[in-house]
Amino acid sequence: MGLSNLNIDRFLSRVFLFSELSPSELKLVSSVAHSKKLKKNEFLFSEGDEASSFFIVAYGKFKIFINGPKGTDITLHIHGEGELVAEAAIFSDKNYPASCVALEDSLVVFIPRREFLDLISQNPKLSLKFMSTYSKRMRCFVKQIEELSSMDVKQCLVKYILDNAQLIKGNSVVSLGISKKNLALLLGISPETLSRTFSSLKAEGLISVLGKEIKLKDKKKLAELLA
Amino acid sequence: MGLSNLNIDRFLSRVFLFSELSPSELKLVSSVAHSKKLKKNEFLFSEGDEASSFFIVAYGKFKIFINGPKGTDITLHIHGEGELVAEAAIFSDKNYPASCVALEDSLVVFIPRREFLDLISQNPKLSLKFMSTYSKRMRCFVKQIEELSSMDVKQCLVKYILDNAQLIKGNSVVSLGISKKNLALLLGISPETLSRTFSSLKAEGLISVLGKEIKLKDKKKLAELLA
DNA sequence: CGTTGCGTTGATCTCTATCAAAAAAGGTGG
DNA sequence: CCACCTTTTTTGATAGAGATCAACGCAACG
Repeated sequence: MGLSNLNIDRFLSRVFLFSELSPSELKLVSSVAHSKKLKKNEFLFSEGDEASSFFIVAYGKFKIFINGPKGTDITLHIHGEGELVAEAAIFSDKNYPASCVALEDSLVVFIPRREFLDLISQNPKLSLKFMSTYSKRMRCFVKQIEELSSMDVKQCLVKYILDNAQLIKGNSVVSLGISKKNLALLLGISPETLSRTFSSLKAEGLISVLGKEIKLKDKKKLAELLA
Repeated sequence: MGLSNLNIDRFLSRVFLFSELSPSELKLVSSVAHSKKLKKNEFLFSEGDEASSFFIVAYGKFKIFINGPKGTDITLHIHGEGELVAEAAIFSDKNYPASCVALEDSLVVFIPRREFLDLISQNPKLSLKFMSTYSKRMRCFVKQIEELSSMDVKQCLVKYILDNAQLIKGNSVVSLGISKKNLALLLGISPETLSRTFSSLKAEGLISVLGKEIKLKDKKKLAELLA
């Protein structure tokens, strides 16, 4: 799907959250939804803004982050195509608890809070579906906590490469999808340490690196690092 | 509330999640709920068990933890009275993703999965309420991630003391509520480091320690450590 | 009493952040 | 295509935080 001419109806019908709605219910959603293009580095919302919508990524990438106490940003998540953004804020919060910025030229669909709440309170199936989606997100956070507290940097990186990077050529070349600087932020480490860790994996003959493309030269040993 | 003779109806009506149910709906919940006493160190469930219920703590404390890769436990959360336990597993998971053990003699109320899902799908208000509760939990996790990645040990400890410990005598003596070993696990540090950190705070004249009881000798300076 | 688990203290070591600077990669305008 | 500027990435040296290993005091408890 390109950056231009998005068919909102068709797009929404393919989003898991809405996949069991009837055509008329879907019409209801799409009638209140609208889309917006964002340039790279443009903000979708900032910490403290009134939480009047949540979002679905149609194209591109968005970074969710908070401003740590010492001025340092902490990246909580990076959302790609098809993912929900800020859906949690809809329920308990008046304001977005984090900021969100486009990492590349992107397109999102806005779902307004009020209309969605109305819809969900009349549609139990939607609410179950929503909670299922939501609890997966929660699980993801728990995993992140687990990783932060128990894995060292090398393990974090290998895990990211094996789980999150997208295959591009053959079955052993992946793309990081994001810049190394942003990857460092996401993993909660410094760019220098990330670079060194790549070097160390290269030295061990497990991978080779070419910009954002990583060639997995020994998947078996890589997987063993996580054990 | 003591360990004996729990009135489930009355207890449930005071739980936030159920606070807007009609008396008849409440009856529905309480008719499928039952309570159970657990001795200290008894397991409520283990990682991988079938997730057939979630729980509400009536009395006592429960630790949620996972077995990290290297046999080391990671404490995700410690639940006290009135809190929901494992409510997330109900929606997306077949099995509990973590283990849960009583830290003291405790009492919990079981809410069976199937019946609760039926109830929620007939009662949209309940589902909104549930999601609100749930997104608060999420927020709590986000806070935990923020703390893990931006605070040092001393700050984590002071934060725990100021936020989570219960006042017992006057307004400047608090109880940790849990053993120092468990506190170390919860904060994700080694018991030795925890001990050293207490010593350091003592040396600075900010607190004094007597077993699980901490006397706050300089609240102002303690609070400043978090800034 | 021994025993068992918890808490404290000391010495050492590993990992990662940080500072500094060079090298590489992208853009931009000519 | 090239010179120039900005941003990203890499490499080196150093310092600090916390983990780990080991030993010891101390309380609860049979």
